[in-house]
Amino acid sequence: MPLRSDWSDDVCPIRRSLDVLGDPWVLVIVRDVLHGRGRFDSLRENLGISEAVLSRRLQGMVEAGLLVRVDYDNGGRTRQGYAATEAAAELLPVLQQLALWGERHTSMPAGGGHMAMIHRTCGNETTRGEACSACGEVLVPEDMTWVKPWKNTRDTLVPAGVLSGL
Amino acid sequence: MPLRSDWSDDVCPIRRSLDVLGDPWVLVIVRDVLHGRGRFDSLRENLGISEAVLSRRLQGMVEAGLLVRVDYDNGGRTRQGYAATEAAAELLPVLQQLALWGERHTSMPAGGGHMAMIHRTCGNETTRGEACSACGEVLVPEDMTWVKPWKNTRDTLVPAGVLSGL
DNA sequence: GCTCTGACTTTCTTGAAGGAAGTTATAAGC
DNA sequence: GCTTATAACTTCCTTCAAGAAAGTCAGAGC
Repeated sequence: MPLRSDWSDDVCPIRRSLDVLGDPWVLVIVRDVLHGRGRFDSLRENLGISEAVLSRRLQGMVEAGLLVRVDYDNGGRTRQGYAATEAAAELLPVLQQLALWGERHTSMPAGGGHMAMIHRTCGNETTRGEACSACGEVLVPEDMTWVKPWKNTRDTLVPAGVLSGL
Repeated sequence: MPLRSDWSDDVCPIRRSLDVLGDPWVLVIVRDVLHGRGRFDSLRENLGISEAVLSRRLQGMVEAGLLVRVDYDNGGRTRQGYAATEAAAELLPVLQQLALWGERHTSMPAGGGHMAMIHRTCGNETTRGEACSACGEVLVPEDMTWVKPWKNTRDTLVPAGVLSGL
């Protein structure tokens, strides 16, 4: 009698996906890691997640094949962080559709704003998550820039395996 | 200090979406309701969910604008069930992409099989979740049939507002 | 030797998940 | 008229994860 059911052996592929992804933290961690933000402290700070929960999630996501541990250099010291796998990079359409759905069907708080997803290959904003609404090309992280007006940032996504620091 | 964080007022649209959808039950309930399977008992039986949890989720999903209560006739008796809203119908791309991701990145158990998503408008199977890979049209529930070999069924999805019985 | 940083781990309390049993309301059967 | 059946919940109980805060550990720099 577990707190959450185990769907890893379900015949339905949606349930098997949700066995891994059906936790609110997992997808926002994937999002941050696809921004190159794969350091423990930077995840903790950006997500506002408890350290114990972050630690458990990261371990689970490595086991699930969403993340890999990578070394990086921090002022002469080798430290370890996390980078996306191909499996995580292929969640980009899901993340982008969640963003589109959220803008359509949830109410934006004060201080928010429209998050534009720019397909750098063609230079246009896309209104779809899987293939660019302007040029039709399938969207991959390394071709995307997300413009977040509430932070005044233009964030370029990174491909699988990359940890950009910060 | 709640068990789960409240992201309903977050500036990030992905987090606002996950505030509603970041629970493993919500998306499988949406899936079943988009199959017309919106009766309490039929959801309970098909999902293997505890009745208490199902009841809480359904209430929350009505409040969140994903479901509406609808009457239906059951042998001369009027009963109440649940049907999808437009907001829930627009989660179809997310569900289909989760299915595609699950088939690529999780291991199918014995007795499983490939779930084909057929776009009835053009008659072809689509390998994308948002727009048909064969004809390019944007996919909506009422044009889709899902072929589930492990159940020997071809399930036709229904548009928002419909409860087909069963 | 002490401090700082980054990545965790431990401890504690609260509350949701899941299982099971009980409740309500109507209709059909005897 | 009373019992049974069905559908949709609600209540009760135990277990276990979430979240908050504090502690641990290891190497670098002063």
